[in-house]
Amino acid sequence: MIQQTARHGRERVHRASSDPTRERIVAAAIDLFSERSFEGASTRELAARAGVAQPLLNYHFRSKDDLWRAAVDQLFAEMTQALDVRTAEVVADGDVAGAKAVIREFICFSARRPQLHRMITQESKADGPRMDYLVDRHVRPVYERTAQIMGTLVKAGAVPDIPVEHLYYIITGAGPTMFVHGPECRRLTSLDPTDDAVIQAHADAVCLLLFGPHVTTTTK
Amino acid sequence: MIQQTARHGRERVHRASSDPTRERIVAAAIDLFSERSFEGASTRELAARAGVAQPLLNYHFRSKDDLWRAAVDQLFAEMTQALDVRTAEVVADGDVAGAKAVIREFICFSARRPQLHRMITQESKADGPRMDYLVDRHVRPVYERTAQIMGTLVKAGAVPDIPVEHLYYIITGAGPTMFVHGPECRRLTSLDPTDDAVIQAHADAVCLLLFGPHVTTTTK
DNA sequence: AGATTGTTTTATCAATTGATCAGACTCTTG
DNA sequence: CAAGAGTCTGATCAATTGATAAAACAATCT
Repeated sequence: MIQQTARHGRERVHRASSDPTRERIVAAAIDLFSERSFEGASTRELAARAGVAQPLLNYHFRSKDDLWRAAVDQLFAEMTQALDVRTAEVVADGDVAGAKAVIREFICFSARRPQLHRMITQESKADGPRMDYLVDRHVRPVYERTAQIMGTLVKAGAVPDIPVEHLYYIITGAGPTMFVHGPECRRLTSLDPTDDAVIQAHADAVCLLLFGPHVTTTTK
Repeated sequence: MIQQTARHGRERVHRASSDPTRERIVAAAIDLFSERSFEGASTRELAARAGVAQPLLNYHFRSKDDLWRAAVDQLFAEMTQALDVRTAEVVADGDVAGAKAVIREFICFSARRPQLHRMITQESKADGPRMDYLVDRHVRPVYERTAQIMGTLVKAGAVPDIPVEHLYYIITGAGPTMFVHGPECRRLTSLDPTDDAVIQAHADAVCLLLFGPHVTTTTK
């Protein structure tokens, strides 16, 4: 029984990751999985959006689930990359200004890539194998680092005294929702959630609520 | 050609709405549609959860879409009923305390019925016939009333000066997200998002951020 | 050139999907 | 009791689903 030459899991880690076709498929998966759900995105539509034939997905990925995981991995890699630079400075603790910057960066990232929060929201509503993967592999580390940052801010008095668990869901809710609901927002309001001015205004608004008016040189 | 006796749209508005079977189907639809997506919930699983045979869904509802709309209608009816009592007093405007109470009630409702926000989030991510129905029929009126209340609060100085569009997405994000992500929250934290103490604590937290520390008898 | 390995497509699979139809089961009403 | 309208179920439909098989295409090396 001759095994077909399907590499399926990147057996050959060539050099770095640069397979343009595979990347186009993952990009299409990110878009489709996030706006339809996992079940709502058919492999044929996935392939059509990537501009390839449908069976090619099963050549590059073991299964539809495998492709979904690749999409999630990609999105979290992007977020980690966007935040790690900032968080590195903060981990030590005490750096309130840095912590603020991280939160602001988080909001801006969620505006640029609402797909990540769309996929998280989809799977966080009910237990299942995909939520296992999402939480165990990706969300919990993010939660723990976020909680640590929140603790720093609360301890420093930079933020109202709210348990970090609630702060986590307040920030992950108040920040990305406008962008996750982008198409709805466009219909409901006159704002364009992809407009940078709107994004900045939203970050300002969330930070104003969290940190209060930005008085830099007022002492009592 | 003899038309089958399927009433499909409640031709016979008997007295009030009290069809136990139909209600059980809608209840099952609310749960399944909200935790899986529209495509992710099969009519067979829907029927199984309602304890009926699958073709019965097409007897009581014209189509799967029709059932979905009935589920959405039901959820919005519940929210309207939960909030209307409060909002009635506020509409006049100026009633800041009343407006606060409405927001608090909104958060508590989203904790009791996270299914509503789960279904909204699912359809707000991309245009389509279901988003048309949701926005045109239900969400826009809610948005407009909410924006009005926000305007009241901002004008009264009870809330930081943030454009109402942003306030809307901050509140609809910060309030329900912990409960929409209920199962995830249970894994991530040690909190039970169905526990009333947790719900109250979350409402407290959101209100603290919005309205500041609750000083009832301090005059400058 | 020919051979080999890796990539992509066309054709097809069984399984599941939403929906329909005809018939069985209730009921009430005559 | 018989009639008939209203409710519900089993059998089945065409269409779509994710996945596989086999063959066509492309590229590199000898």
